[in-house]
Amino acid sequence: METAQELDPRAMLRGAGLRVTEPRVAVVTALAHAPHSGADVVFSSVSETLPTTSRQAIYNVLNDITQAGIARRIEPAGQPGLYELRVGDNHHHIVCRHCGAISDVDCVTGHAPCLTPSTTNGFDLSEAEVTFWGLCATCKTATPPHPPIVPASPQGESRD
Amino acid sequence: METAQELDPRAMLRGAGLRVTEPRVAVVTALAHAPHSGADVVFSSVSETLPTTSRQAIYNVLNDITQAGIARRIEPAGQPGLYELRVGDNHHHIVCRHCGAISDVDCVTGHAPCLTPSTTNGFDLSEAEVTFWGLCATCKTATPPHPPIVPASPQGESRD
DNA sequence: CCCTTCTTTTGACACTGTCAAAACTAGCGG
DNA sequence: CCGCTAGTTTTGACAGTGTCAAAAGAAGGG
Repeated sequence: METAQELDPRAMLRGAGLRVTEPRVAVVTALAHAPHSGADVVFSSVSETLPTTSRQAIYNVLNDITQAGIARRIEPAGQPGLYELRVGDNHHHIVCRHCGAISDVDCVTGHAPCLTPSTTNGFDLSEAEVTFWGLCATCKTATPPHPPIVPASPQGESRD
Repeated sequence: METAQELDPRAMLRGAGLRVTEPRVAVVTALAHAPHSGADVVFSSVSETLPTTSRQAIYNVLNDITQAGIARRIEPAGQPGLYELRVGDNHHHIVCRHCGAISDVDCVTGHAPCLTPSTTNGFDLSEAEVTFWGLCATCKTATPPHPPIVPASPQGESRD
């Protein structure tokens, strides 16, 4: 579900106090069409309509819109930083160990932090980030020959 | 709590079917003394006792012992891969947004996956990885001038 | 329309990690 | 105890992701 603001990249940028430039509009549009994209994918996508856009500009824009709250950056282990426009709602991600596909998952609690650790060790807790790992529908049926994109499980394969 | 096996790097390596070499013993020892260390920190530590050890050897050994189940690799957003010897138990991590300090947190459920998403979108779920974000005791009181190591929150600052 | 400020371009560079081939060695068998 | 063989380490090059800095260019207010 998208609000009217989210449908118009120009309004999103202006509303966040960012100048409206072609590269920024193109990046936001690219993310709207392909969520969970990395800088390289966004660069390729933007290059189709704005061939002169530099790679550095993509990094600048992605950082800017992330700071401005228009985009969110996620960074699953073994993958570069990925961006999505779904911000302000409360969701986590499922990542496929074989192909890297990412799917959004709504959080059942709905507020931060959605979890509370048993001990905080003196930390001032502000947030819990949850990443689910598994196999996507395609890889599950295909039993692909490719090695997993995350060779070593960050949490162990069967003990978490 | 450590078992007798975990106290002896040589026994750990041999028990995992790995050859016992000086670089490997040094890496395991380094991780025992400084958990959540990255390849560069381990390299520096090992270099003190084995100055001829190459950087590549550190990567090899870290990958080997991770594959063998002696170490676990974690990769908080904005940081390089970090390693710890605590495997086989069930724990997550709290990461300080300012200084990057990492603390272990036991999981309350104790088995994998410790969480179940509301929808799996066709994924075959195997595991849930939880990363808590906040401020460590030192940074909390110091209100440090340094910018946070993770400029953009992967989950939003207050909406998760 | 101009000016100021912000944005983009350009090019270099740092960090993390991988690949490949030659030199070396742990550990087994004799 | 010695030598062999498979597994390790060294060496050097290289790839991907991302940052830094300065000059050129564009957005938007007056």
